[in-house]
Amino acid sequence: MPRKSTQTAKSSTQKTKPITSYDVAREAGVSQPTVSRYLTPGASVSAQTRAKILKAVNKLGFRPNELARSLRAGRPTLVAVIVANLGFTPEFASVLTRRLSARGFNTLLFTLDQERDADHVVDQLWQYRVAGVIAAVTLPVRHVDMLVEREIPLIFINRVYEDRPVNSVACDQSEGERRLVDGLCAAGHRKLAIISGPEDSPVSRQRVSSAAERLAKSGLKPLDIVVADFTYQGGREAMRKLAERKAIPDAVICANDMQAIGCMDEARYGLNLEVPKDISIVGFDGSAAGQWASYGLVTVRQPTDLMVDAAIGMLIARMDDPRLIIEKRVFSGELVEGSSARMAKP
Amino acid sequence: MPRKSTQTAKSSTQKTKPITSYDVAREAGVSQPTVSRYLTPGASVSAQTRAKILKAVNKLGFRPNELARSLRAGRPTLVAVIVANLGFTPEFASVLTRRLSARGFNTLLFTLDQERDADHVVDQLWQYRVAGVIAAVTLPVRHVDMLVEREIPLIFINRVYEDRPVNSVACDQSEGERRLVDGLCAAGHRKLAIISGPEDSPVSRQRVSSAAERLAKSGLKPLDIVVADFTYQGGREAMRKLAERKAIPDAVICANDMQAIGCMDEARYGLNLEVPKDISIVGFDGSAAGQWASYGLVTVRQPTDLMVDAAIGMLIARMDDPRLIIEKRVFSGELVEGSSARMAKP
DNA sequence: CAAGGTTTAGCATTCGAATGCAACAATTGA
DNA sequence: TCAATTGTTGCATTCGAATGCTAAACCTTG
Repeated sequence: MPRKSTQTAKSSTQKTKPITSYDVAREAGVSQPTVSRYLTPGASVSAQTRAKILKAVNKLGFRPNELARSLRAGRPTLVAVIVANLGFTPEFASVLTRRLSARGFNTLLFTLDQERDADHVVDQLWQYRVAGVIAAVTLPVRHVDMLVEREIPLIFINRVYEDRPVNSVACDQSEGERRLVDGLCAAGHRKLAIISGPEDSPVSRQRVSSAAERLAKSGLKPLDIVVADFTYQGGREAMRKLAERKAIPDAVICANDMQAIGCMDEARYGLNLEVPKDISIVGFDGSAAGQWASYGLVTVRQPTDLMVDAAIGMLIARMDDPRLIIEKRVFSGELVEGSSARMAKP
Repeated sequence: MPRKSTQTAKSSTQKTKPITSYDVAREAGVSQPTVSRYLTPGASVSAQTRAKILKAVNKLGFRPNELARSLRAGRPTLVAVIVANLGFTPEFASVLTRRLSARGFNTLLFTLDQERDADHVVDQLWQYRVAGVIAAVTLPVRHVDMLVEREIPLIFINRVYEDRPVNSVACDQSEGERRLVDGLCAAGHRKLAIISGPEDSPVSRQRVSSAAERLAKSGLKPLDIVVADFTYQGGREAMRKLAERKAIPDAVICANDMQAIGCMDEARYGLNLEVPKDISIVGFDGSAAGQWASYGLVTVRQPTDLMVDAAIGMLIARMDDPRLIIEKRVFSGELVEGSSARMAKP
């Protein structure tokens, strides 16, 4: 139960009104537009006036109202960042925020649980007249089209809309899966199972179908495909289901690292299997936890920093010229070696 | 290396101008203020007019400009959320965002790496005239005072400023440490070491001093105190340092879960110790990873959801009345049992 | 010292929605 | 039927900063 400890605020009777450029102008004995020019880089203000205004600004603690500024200028400084609740996005959000801040933009963060929330989110960011949108989630095409039509720069991370004129940065999922599958097959695995992400996740679909296709190239078919959440618990449950069916696979390809970690724990502590002796497990993403000594996860690391930089670069380029050529950049992931799977060297 | 694939945007020649309430008014054959009233809940607009406007709104795809709205109304709908880069805050941010959104607020996210960035952040949120601030980081008192003076609602999470009139929600650190220490001592541990967080972290200082005090109550002194980052790597390095010095401790109290996880991995895989037979390890936070089967971390779980709800409740109460009584709420953490430490039942 | 050019600062207006006030219409009651 | 009340709507103005235009003040240069 929460305990309380209270104290009264000092009751200041006068209501603190925000300080405006007019207050500064009065204090400095100049006009409001002069204060405005003082704030505008490159505008002509004499050294004397500048000094007077600077003094007034410091005395009153004036900060220009960004709302009024954006309203007038039509060039807002807010960028909407939309992330999904789960997956590897939390770190993405903080990296993005820092990089955006370095470029003079602030982050309006939206978290999307289910796709139906997208309506609300798009509505909101539209109301804020954001300078651009960086989305690490799938948006319904009608919203994508709407944003495109309004010429709001829109960059997707790890979602590619082939038939829509929107930018995207992505990690090459099929190349990554190819390397994983090839490594596993070359090391002698024959009974490979796949743990898929939710069926409505395009990332998952891409990874799973890439893996299955590559298996087919080696004349193999996945022993089993189990659908699970992109979570630790999802991975555990999926592994348990795999064990209940037919033969236990000799390798499991998970749709992301979180699942793979859950999968390993279930294999070890639920099924008493030795990893990688009895079973090999691989993931996808390159999460920090996967590299912990307890897991040593074999996975594909997405070049997060490069991808974020590229996304922000695109965003700014588009803001400068909304009719720029659309670019869909694909980055190669890096195969991370580890102790969670028997892999053949390429 | 990134590969490129490009396509040209369809070059729409007319510049898409944002749709304003004036456009809607013209389309519907009414005046702009009437459109505004249509948007204001409780304002009187006849059914006929309402229908005409609704039609125009849908036809043009009008969304009111939130910037103009906030500017005029003086009641902004943005809430600044400041989180630290590290620690258990990523999930905090997404929980906060979702809850705020449910209450009609949007999140302006700031990530703070070092304390010197605080200047910039406070400057920014002030410029946006945010409705309030929720901070899960320490801010310099001069900034706290400034925000208080401006009557911007300010809620701290896990930072308590005893001598400042600001709200806070926190988990009772000393109670948590007390339980951990008592459990360890009662189970027969005598050589306890502490891994501290960075020295400038108040949370860490509180946890470490609480633990040390409680040890003193049992007539013990910490065998050693090692300073480390709040990270996995920090925990590993700290454990290695502990092993290099004097006797290896029989229990390690870490300043957070992330450290504890690193500490366990180093003990097991670096030092070949068995956990908890050779060494007990406890953390603090209640992170998801700590509960994974590989770790089974004994820790104190902070009631994140309750804390976030309380914070938002306070925020809204303060926005309604900025001179409300200051509340500093303290929540009890829940002792999480596990397999990482030999603990006596309370 | 005058003609011309260049800073510098002020006036008026703009961005888009909300609101006090006043006017008009519709409804009610006497 | 007329006055009083209620319900709608428009007009004018507001929020705070930026900017085109204009008028001074300053500095060149011949």
